[in-house]
Amino acid sequence: MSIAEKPIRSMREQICEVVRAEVFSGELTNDQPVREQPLAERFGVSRGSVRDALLQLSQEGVLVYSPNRGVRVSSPPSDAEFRLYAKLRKEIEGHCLNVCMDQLTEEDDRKLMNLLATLEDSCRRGDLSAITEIDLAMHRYWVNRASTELESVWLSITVRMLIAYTLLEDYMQCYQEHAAIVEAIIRRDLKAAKRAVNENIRYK
Amino acid sequence: MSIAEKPIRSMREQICEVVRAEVFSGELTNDQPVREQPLAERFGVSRGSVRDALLQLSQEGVLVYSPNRGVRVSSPPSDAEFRLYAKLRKEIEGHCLNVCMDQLTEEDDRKLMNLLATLEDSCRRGDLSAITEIDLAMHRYWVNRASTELESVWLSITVRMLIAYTLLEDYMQCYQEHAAIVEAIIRRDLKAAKRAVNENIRYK
DNA sequence: TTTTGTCTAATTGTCAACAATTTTGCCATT
DNA sequence: AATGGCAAAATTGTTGACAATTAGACAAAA
Repeated sequence: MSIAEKPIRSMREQICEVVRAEVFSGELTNDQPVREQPLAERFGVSRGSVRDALLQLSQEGVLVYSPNRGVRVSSPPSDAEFRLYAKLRKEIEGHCLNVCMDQLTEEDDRKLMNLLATLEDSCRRGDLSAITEIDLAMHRYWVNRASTELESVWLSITVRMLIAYTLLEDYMQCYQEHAAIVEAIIRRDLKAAKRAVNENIRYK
Repeated sequence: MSIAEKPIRSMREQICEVVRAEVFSGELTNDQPVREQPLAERFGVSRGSVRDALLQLSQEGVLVYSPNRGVRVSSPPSDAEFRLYAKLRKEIEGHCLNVCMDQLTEEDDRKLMNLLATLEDSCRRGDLSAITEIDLAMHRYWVNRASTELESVWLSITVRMLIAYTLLEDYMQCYQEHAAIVEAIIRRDLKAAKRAVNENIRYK
């Protein structure tokens, strides 16, 4: 509730977040077309704003754009590409931990612990949609802390991996892995944090 | 002039290519704002189309977007980030060579040799803008052949490296390196091709 | 001098209407 | 039944106008 707070997201960003979440949660399935008009009515805005959002999601890799034919939900990557994405993510997140580890504050620790608590709750409830969202937000945290430039590259890689994530065998293991990461970060143990992240970003 | 040919690029794509080239050639310098209205008049289109293009270039990393403040030319990455980008590019292009090497045709060979000839000409003339463009097009060729999904990830990484590319000491060395790559590809020598690519994508 | 407030110009954000393109449904022909 | 062609419907692409926001200049107050 501080005065300086200005977390106002643009219309485009809001639409992006909603559609992105719906793709990850499976409400929008593969190859299904995403029309502009229905979305515009749903959000109470004009098609122009929706177009901007859909174009951005296409660049991110969540949607695929065809000229004069609109956008549809992306197909999951092949196994080989999935493995490549995993390798790239490890490189990026490892670099980001290198960069930001020294400049993290106790405020950051608190926020990460809050995210972890929310993740634990979601895992207990088995809410796959929420789990995916928090998972994304946590990894995004240290990437963003290191570089907002890298963040957009990282996001375009990560969303492509998440499209393949319909199944998740063990919810609590997901929580345990993230707990290990956060614990290492709070100890400012770079090596342990990188190891924990590498274990979490694993192949199919 | 075949019947099936449909290389029509959308308005947005055309604007993107022009602005992207102008950023690489240094006509648009770092942190300089890029306004919508002048571009719209220049291309003889409305601001809407220009907005789409600028948004796409922001996602690519060529421009940086600030809400209600428009876009400006991106700043070059730090040395550490540049090295990371180089590593990621090697991983991606190596993977793409793996995938596409077997399915390349003599038609592909011809096109690559054409690109190489154009590159040699540009290097002799010392036309830095053209060199950058052809360089990008050549690497893009084998990435695109392997996966259009990967292409957009690859592009967002590569443009960030190219923003730092104002200086290039030895033009002919650039040509030699690409000649080595193309020669290895035409021989379908995967190992040699990857080695040549890795040497070309080098650190500062 | 520094800060604050206010006005104006420049710029981006949003909208609704229209143009261009693609898809769909129908019907005749083979 | 299968095919081809046409018109209608649905959808995306583009435009110009208007609203909202920001930046810079300038004056007033501390």
